[in-house]
Amino acid sequence: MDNVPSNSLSPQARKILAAAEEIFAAQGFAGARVDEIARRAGVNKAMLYYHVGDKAAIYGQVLALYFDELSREVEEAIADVPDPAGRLTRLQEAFASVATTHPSFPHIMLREIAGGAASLPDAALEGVARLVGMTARVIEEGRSQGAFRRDVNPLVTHILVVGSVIFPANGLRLLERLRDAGLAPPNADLTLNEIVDAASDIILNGIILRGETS
Amino acid sequence: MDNVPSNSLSPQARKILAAAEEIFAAQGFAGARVDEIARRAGVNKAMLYYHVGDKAAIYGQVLALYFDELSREVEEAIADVPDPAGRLTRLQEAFASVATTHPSFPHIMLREIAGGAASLPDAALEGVARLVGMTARVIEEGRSQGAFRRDVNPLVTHILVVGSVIFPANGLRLLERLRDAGLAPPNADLTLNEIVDAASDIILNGIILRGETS
DNA sequence: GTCTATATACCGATAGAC
DNA sequence: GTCTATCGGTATATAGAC
Repeated sequence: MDNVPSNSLSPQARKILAAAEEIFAAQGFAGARVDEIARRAGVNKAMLYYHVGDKAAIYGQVLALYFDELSREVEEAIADVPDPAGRLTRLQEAFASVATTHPSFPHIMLREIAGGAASLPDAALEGVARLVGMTARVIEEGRSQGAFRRDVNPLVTHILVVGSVIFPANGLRLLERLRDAGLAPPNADLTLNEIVDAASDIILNGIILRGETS
Repeated sequence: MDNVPSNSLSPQARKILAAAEEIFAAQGFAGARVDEIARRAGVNKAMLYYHVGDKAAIYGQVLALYFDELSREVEEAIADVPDPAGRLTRLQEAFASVATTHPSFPHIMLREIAGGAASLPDAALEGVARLVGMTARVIEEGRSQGAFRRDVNPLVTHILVVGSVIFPANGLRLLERLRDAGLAPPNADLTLNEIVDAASDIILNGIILRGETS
């Protein structure tokens, strides 16, 4: 369970982890089959064990890679943005960006949350804490500068911000099934970005402090 | 896969489904073990198959029961409430109430969403559509009465409202792990109701139309 | 309706040859 | 480093006695 930065990985390991990512997202940890991961990666099963370890080790490495990238992206995104509302928007955009670049991430993360984070490796737990801390800091600054309502809770805001990316990213396929069955509501042909933007707008509108303009 | 209203169930079946509910919530469909369901229900495994069918059939019945109750509760909750903001609040409260009465529901539902609703039975799909329709109607009324912003999308609102119950309900255990590791943010000792109320407040504040009162 | 015993299949992991 | 063959364990589901 060491830190495994992506640049220290062999091409073999990289291929295996990429395959594993998709299988874990589609089937969950319990539902994933090691044989299927090996087959999709185009490597022999024995070689899979040789290069990246057993099922749990593979899972841990996939998650570690996600959180490495996520922290990096978010930190970059909010640097040099002075006003709190802009920072919060950028933070959510960075999150949405990683979710788009790695479509499996929201699925795996939502399954993990649903499972009570029971199989979340410690390294990933620290990644979560780092992200929560970033949101919390933005909220605190916004409150003390008078940009945000003073009664907004940083953790609640983080949950809303992150949830409004992860939740719709997963719900799109449910929405598609509704559409196929002719059961979708009107105005439901939205892309993920449109949903995230709309949700982001509502949340930001809900926490900013107003008194002068409108 | 018939509709199985709860009052037509034998006591045996009821016990088995109650046990299955907890196991599915904790382990997921793939992770759940039929032996464990039988053991927890206190019945023989052969009897389990005799009374409620195989694993997939049990899962479908559990979900069907949830959506029966959910539709009933929500419909009752929003009846006789005239103003849109009140109706939306009551709708979310009813949802939170069912999530509290049946703690396994948010876990199972979130796993289902994470899995792309692939194994969601058709009956449950109709239940989802009914719920989305209820939220959409409340939003539409609020918009046409001038209570809500005219640019809020009904589906996005539904996702936010439902998500802000299901997501925190699942995230509490992740929060607990953060706390145990000393990684939780300040002011993080919140109950589910407090989180849902705070989130609900932000969302409602984000969609109501203002012009006169501050 | 109830239970024991078991068929059947699958899956994670590795031994051992090359 | 690579692959085949397989072990050992476990899971779903049912047959068949009562």
